[in-house]
Amino acid sequence: MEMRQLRYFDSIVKYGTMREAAAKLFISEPSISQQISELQKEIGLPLFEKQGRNVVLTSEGKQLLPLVQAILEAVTELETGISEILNPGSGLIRLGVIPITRLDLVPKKLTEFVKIYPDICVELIESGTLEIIERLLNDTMDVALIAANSRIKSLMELSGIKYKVISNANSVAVVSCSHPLAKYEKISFSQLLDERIILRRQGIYREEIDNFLGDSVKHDGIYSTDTYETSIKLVDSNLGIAIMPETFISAYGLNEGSKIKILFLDDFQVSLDICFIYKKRNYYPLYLTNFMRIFTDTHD
Amino acid sequence: MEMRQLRYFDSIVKYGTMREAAAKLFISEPSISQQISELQKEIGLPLFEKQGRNVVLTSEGKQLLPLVQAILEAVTELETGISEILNPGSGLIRLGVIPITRLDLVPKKLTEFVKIYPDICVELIESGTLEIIERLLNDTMDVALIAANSRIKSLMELSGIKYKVISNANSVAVVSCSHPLAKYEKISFSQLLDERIILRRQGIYREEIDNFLGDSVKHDGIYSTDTYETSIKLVDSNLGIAIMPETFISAYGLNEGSKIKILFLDDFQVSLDICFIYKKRNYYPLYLTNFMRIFTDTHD
DNA sequence: GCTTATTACGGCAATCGTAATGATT
DNA sequence: AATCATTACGATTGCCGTAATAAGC
Repeated sequence: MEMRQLRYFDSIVKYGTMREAAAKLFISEPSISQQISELQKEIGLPLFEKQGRNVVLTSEGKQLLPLVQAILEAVTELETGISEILNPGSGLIRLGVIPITRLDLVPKKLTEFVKIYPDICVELIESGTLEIIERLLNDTMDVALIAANSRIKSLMELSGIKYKVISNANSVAVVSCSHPLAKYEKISFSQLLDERIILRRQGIYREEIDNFLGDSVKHDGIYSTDTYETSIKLVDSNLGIAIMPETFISAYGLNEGSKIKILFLDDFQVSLDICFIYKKRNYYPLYLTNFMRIFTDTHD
Repeated sequence: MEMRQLRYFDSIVKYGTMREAAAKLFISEPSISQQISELQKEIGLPLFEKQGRNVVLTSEGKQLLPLVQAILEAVTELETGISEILNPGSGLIRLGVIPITRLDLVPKKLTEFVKIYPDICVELIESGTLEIIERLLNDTMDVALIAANSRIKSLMELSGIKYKVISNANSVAVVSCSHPLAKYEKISFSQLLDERIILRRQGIYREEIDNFLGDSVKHDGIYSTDTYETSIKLVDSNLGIAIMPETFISAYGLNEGSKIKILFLDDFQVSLDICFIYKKRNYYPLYLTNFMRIFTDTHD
């Protein structure tokens, strides 16, 4: 099975007759005819049948056509990729990230990327989820890492933004070691009800937590902070129990000597996904698709 | 650029050295070397460079490798497709549909499918959205058409069901011609508040409507029916104003002589998508992928 | 000296084109 | 008679393998 044969196959379908296909391909009619016979013999299936003096697709041909076209499209993409390397463009990637969450992933992935593309410039933009989506839409940002709930996912679908989930923003509770709950490894929802809860003031993560807590926790039982760092400082002073993404903790790597304790949540979870997102469009430069590939490759 | 060259390229990367790749491919070392030089000359880029006595990928090679692999994978799929036609399996497609909504689409698409696959049996299963998802998961159903809100979409994402939006379940209001509102072409939300509203009793569509209406319409102002047909009968008797998917109306083709009037909704919409869904898996038979292709092809 | 890649060269297979034949309208 | 596909056949291309050469460890 040769590329040539697939191209001939596709062209015959495209132009209707072997004659015309041959003309468009600048080859003789017997060549195309012979190649198709060859192909049919090799795969053991008829692709065309005679209808009058023309040829038309058989049922088998109809079934296989899209698979052949998929190959030819992949070839076109390779050719595009080659010409991109030969004629390099600006070479700037504007990467949006929400503050902190999973920021630990970025340096690792960027290191990997820079090895292949030492000349591509990556601009890191920290911003809120909605602002990031806005910037993707008006083309002042190329790709981003955000945390998304289902509302954000619907919003993205409606506005033509594609997302790939790369991990979950599981939550943990954080308390001071001198807090009564510090003796546990896990805690359940009911144990939270009488505690003072410390949360980050805004963002999708807070929104989800609020949805979950609902009216069960009275509003004056909540401390709001602007950053997770501040939340941890409050915990350190034993002012309450903080709920935050596990990834924040692992990114900050609280060590053994720390005065705070991490508690896993037994019976509730914030359903937020860490997503790699980008605007849906017809064409992406090769360095961008490879950038995406590296970031959405979660095999490590 | 020949298939052979791409295969050689891929194999060298896979096996590390030209020697081993040549051995695995049952060809001589000079052949593979020559083909790679040929390929590099053609595309004008170095793919490998010497490192000691071995060859390693250049930066360009690293960039292009995934594109080449995409081609080879597409070829594998074609080969799989061919062998499927040669060794046909059971050939049964179990298609789930939710009652009524967009059922008008099914016969049209099935007709198209049967032309290519006269021997494949299609079993139509009418069921509720959640039951359909359940059946997809336990493999008693292959594909389905449902209406999904964002909650259902999240559910599907979590449970490994893929969905493709093929249209929107826009809602319209339906009133008797003798109803006071029948003089309008469009109505707004505020005009609904004092009306008796007729809705289907259950399902995702009802769920969405309930979410939207919230507490603004008092509960005793709602009539529930089991089918949209019944809703229309109630409207016919001027018992209230029904809200239902536009697709139901167009499927049933209410003609000119009808005593009911369709009103478009000016300032609110149910955000439900008609989705073609299937379980994520490694392998789909060719007739199934073509079935999906036909159903998700919205160019008509 | 052993391993790995590249060059040189002859044999063989495969593609292409021209010309002739076949089939349909 | 005109259009479109297929068969026949010779010329050319180009792939492959063996053998020889070059380069690392």
